[in-house]
Order: sequence, then C-alpha cells, then structure tokens
Amino acid sequence: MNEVPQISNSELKIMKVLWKKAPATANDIMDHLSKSTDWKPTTIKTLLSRLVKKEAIDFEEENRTYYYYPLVKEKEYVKAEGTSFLKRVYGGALTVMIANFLETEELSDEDIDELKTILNKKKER
Amino acid sequence: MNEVPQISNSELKIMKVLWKKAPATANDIMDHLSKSTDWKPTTIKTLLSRLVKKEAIDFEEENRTYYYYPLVKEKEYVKAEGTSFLKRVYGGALTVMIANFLETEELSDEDIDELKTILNKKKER
DNA sequence: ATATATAGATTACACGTGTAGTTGAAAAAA
DNA sequence: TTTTTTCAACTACACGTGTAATCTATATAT
Repeated sequence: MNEVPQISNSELKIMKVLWKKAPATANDIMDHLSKSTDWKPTTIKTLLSRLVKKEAIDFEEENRTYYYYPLVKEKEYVKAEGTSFLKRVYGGALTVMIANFLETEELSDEDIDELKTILNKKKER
Repeated sequence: MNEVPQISNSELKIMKVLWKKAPATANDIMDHLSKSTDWKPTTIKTLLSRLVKKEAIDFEEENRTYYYYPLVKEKEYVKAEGTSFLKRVYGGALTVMIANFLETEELSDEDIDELKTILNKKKER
C-alpha cells in the first residue's frame, strides 16, 4: 500500500472512469466524459500520461493502443482525501467534522436511521 | 454572503491565525506561525497580499502598520470546503461520506453518543 | 505503393501556488 | 541630518494544473 499520489481535479475525473470500468482506452474515456466535459482528445491523453507518470494508473499495449487501468484504488484515494480534508479544515477533529455536516446539511429520516444503525453497530463491537 | 474565494493551503494557515485573533499584524502572525512553519517574514507578507486581493481579508493602517482581519468567516469557509470535498470525492452523496468516515475512523463511545444525540435532534425537528 | 487516419509523444502556455529576494519610503536612532 | 531599521510593494522563479496544438510513427484505405 504505497503512498497515494497527488491527483488533481481533472485527473480525478479520469480516475473515476477507470474505477468504474477498466481497462479502458483513451477513446473509451473520451466517450464517458464527453457528456460532462468538452475536453479535446489530447487533453485526455495528457492527463493519462500524467497519471501514468505519477503511478496512479498503468497500461498495457495491444495493437498500438493503450489499455489503462488504475493502480491506486478508489478506497485508498477516498481514505487519503478524507484524512487530508479532515486535517486541513478541521485540524483532524473527526467528531467536530461529522457533527458539523450533520447539522448543516439536509438529511432524510431514512438517512438518519441508517447512520444511527451504523453508530450502534460501531458501539457494540 | 459573497462567494468564498479559493484559499490555498499556505493561505489557509494565515486565515486560521486571523480567525483565532484579529486584528493582527504581519508580525503577530509571524509569531503565531513560527512554531509550525519556518516561513520568512516576506512569505507571510506575500500571502497576506494575496488574501487581500482575493478579498478574503482586509486591513486598516495605523502608523504605517497594517492590521489585518478576515472578511471570509471560518464557518463560511468550512461550509464551502466541505461542500466542495463532498462533491469532488463523493459525488455529493452526504450519507455515503459520513457512513464511510464512521466506518473507517476511530470513535470513542462518547463520540458515538454525541453524534446520536445530534441525529435524534435532527429527526425531531 | 501512396495517401490518409490514428495513437501516443512532445511541446506549449497561462495561471495559481510556495517561497522568497529586492526596492523604496518612512520612521527611528545616532 | 545622516544612518539604520522597518514596513509594505514589487519582482522572481520553479512547479503543478488546465487545456490544448503539433509532431511522429504506424496502420489502414485507395
């Protein structure tokens, strides 16, 4: 479990596609992202190259085409980002952070029940 | 309630000092931060200037010295960052995010009780 | 066999950021 | 009054990022 490299916002969009479906070619990714961005194909190539360099992804070649797949797992990334956010904004105070989200955001009754269930399970153990 | 400007990591350290105690001079800030960073005074000046430009802070002059104070409130910043993090990493799924934090981080029994209390209050309303 | 399309590699370029050094003007000290 | 200190302003400079355009080599179509 190596360090999770820094992944920029644009790069993250690529990662998300690969986490959903890999291996994928640059064109596959282009298709996925054409709805939400208007990136040119070269932009995607650039981002892919940078991600390879950072060892966030890797690829295998077949007939002059690269099939990319993630090296960094989504779980790892999410964990790392969460920890970093927690530290940067809340100085690491998890409870404060969660309390803050609970208080300032909208939650349905179902959401609330779900979270309570998790809390209960957590306590038992 | 204007938009919260982009505040970088280094700038955030300055903001945190000002949120704790304002108005403050560059030297005051230097003192506060000398324990946790080894920034040169000019670095702090630069960051202060950038924050003024972004209208995250402002200042009043007295005897050729600037007394800085925040324009962006901590609450506003924290809210904005939280929302942005939530969207970027979790696609906006608050419950998923909280559930994830609850599951992967350590929580004391007291923490758990506190959070449950918040949830209960939330539901009543 | 030659022209064209295609994939990846290389180059580009502006803007934000981290981190200062230098300059200029005013205040304080000598 | 001349020197020194002290602010803030201006300049610097490398690196990451967002976003491509161009180049090069191969594959494909004619």
